[in-house]
Amino acid sequence: MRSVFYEGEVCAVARALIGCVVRHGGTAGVIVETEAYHEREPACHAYVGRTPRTITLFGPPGYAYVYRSYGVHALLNAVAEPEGVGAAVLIRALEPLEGIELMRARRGRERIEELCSGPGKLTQALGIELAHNGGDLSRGPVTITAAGAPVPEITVSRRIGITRAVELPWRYSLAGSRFVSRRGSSLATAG
DNA sequence: CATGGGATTGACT
DNA sequence: GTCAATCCCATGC
Repeated sequence: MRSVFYEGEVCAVARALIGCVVRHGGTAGVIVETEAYHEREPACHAYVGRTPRTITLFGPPGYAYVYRSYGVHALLNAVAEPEGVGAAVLIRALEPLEGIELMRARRGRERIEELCSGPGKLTQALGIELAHNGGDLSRGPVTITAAGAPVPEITVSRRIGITRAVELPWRYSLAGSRFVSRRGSSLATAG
């Protein structure tokens, strides 16, 4: 995918990523849930400005921002908006597509709905780690490629698990998918 | 250098 | 519904 795709407004990128395919280490899945984060709102790591942690967010779009959450999980984001603007799309859930047995082994779970239905789950299933921070998503090892399917119906809701800017409706999910994470508040259908 | 807080998950009540 | 695990890093002294 050409990085120009990621240069647009981060919410548009978050919406457009639904249906795209994430690949790594013999596994792949279709994105069914994303969230947008932007430097102008306090839930975004880039809100504090450029630090060693956030420098990737201010870099060119189309690169991976991977960080450790709660000391336990690695979370995958796609950097968006032009270089110099801190913004990214959190990849929150996938529908497993390839390498499902490998995902089961990595996750220690059998049910296909439990393999990638959360931001920490999908990185474990795909073997994505902090070392992938800063990687080019068009070249790998972690890649995101465009969807072949028509534009999907998307549900919009508020972001999950944050304590600031909780009112922003910046969470996008594939309508009706059974592979989205289930920890959020009720979904409000839109666009 | 010490401290505090998570863009979560899974086990348990 | 409640809660601990666990570590990176931003902040403050």
